[in-house]
Amino acid sequence: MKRRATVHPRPHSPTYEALLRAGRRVRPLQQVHARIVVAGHHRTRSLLTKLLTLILCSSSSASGSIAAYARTLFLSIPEPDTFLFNSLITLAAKSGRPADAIVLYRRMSAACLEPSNYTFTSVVKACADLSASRTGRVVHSRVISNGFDSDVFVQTALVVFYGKTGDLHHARKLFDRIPNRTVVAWNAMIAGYEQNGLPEEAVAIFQSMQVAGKEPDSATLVSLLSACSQLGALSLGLWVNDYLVNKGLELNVVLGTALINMYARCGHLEKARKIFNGLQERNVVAWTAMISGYGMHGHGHQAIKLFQQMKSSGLSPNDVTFVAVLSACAHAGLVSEGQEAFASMRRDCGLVPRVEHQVCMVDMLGRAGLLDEAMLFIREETRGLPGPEVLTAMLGACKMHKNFNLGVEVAEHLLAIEPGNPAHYVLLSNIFALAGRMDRVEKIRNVMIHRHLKKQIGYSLIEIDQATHVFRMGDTSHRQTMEIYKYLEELIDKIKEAGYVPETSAALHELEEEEREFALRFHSEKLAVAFGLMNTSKNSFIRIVKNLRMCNDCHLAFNFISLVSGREIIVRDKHRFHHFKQGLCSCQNYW
DNA sequence: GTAGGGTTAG
Repeated sequence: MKRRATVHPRPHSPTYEALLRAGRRVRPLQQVHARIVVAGHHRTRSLLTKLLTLILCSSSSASGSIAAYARTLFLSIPEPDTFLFNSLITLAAKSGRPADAIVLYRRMSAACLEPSNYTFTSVVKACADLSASRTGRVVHSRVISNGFDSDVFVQTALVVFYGKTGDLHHARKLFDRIPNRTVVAWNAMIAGYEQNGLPEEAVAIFQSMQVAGKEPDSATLVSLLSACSQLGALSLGLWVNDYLVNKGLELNVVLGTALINMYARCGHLEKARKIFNGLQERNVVAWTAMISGYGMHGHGHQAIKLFQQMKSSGLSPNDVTFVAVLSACAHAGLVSEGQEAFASMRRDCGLVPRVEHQVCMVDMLGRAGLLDEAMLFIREETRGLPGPEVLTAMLGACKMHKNFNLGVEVAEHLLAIEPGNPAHYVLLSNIFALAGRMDRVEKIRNVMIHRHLKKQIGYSLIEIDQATHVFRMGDTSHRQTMEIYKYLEELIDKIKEAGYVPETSAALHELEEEEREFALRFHSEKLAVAFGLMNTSKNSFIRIVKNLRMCNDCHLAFNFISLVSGREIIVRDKHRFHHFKQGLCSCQNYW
């Protein structure tokens, strides 16, 4: 057998070995420190550097006396060099103290020490973690001027940085210039897109990665699964699941959670639960993902049951867990359960409710028709200064319960805070349309045109035989267009016979007069369901993903469609799932 | 001593 000389380049000195043996335990480290001093090595930089980093990542590094000791030690090191600073910066960046990393970097520059590629990777990571875009860009220019912009580690760190700060344009530009991309570089780009709500781009990069012949690892798959979750792309998600099984990748808690989330968001709640049950280790994030899954499918009681089980298992819920629980209560109409959970946040877990929790509470009270209670909650919890998110939830409740006066009051408040958000105008005009105030609907539309505010365009996706078909309202681009429209016309006649009466008010605010009838009949989800019914077998589910909320009319129509076709239809809209079966929806018209 | 991953309301 060949000797592998590179493994042991040079034997360490006995004192260095002693340091390594002491590991991260403070007392033994301090004993070695004494040895260092006694042996006259108290000015040997390399030993002191190693000692300092070990002290800093020791289990008691949080204690004040240890911090003071570390500070004295640092000051005792003669003529700090780049290596010392790199060690400290890397340690700070890795152990959740990014601000310290930047301070050290500045001190290093002030001491006229030349930063290296190691310095830059860590400082850039720190900037990414802090979303410090200005500082990061300054560091980037220094990367270039110091000639480290062709180092793949630095490049990857920069891709991460631009991704984290939402500057995908620069992230991509840098990524494209990396000549020999490592898996980590690919992963950084995929994660950048996925975390910024651009799942299609994430999938596209993954496909280029496949073409380039780079083998994905578990981090790649985690980001890819998250992209699938956002898209509702079940077939790709299933492919990822098969892939990791075939590769024999260990199903760790992170990968498992990504799978749970993917299955839940793609409509396969039972499969999500199976993955959850099979996990070796379950942390708060995994439990939260499963609770959230039940919540968005309308299974409030299951969500609460799981929440209780999680607490019994000894884990403390975090604020995200509470968002999931409160949202689950809101979607299932479990008001008292939700109020109890909200109260326990502070009382039992010492968590301060944030805007997200307030939104859930307002949504929960509002949906349940408790509009006065919701207003009272807003007044008390936000001290009269509700954020736009909270008011949006309130406005939604006003629309749901057709409370015209309160709706106008809330909307005026909301538009004063966020005059540039088209969604608010759409919601308000919806309320006016419901109240039959077409003059006001008209006025709002004019304001929107005047301010160049465009409402989001709705679309629906349906996957058939692993191909994704996209439909937009009044879409005529599909090759089966004629058949789809003909089928849909007949379907609507059929459900009318069964008792369906179109609810026109929802469409009024969105469109020009002459488009109305056309639009109502041909909302994107109706086109998608017609296409699905035409092209799938009688005993299979129909799964549709919509980017906006379903309108009342489509919701009503889908109830009837499930009845007359005898098919189960699962729709994921912007906020939750609807399972239509035999004329009823799982949300019990409560969404 | 160097880069990347999962859960969050409306």
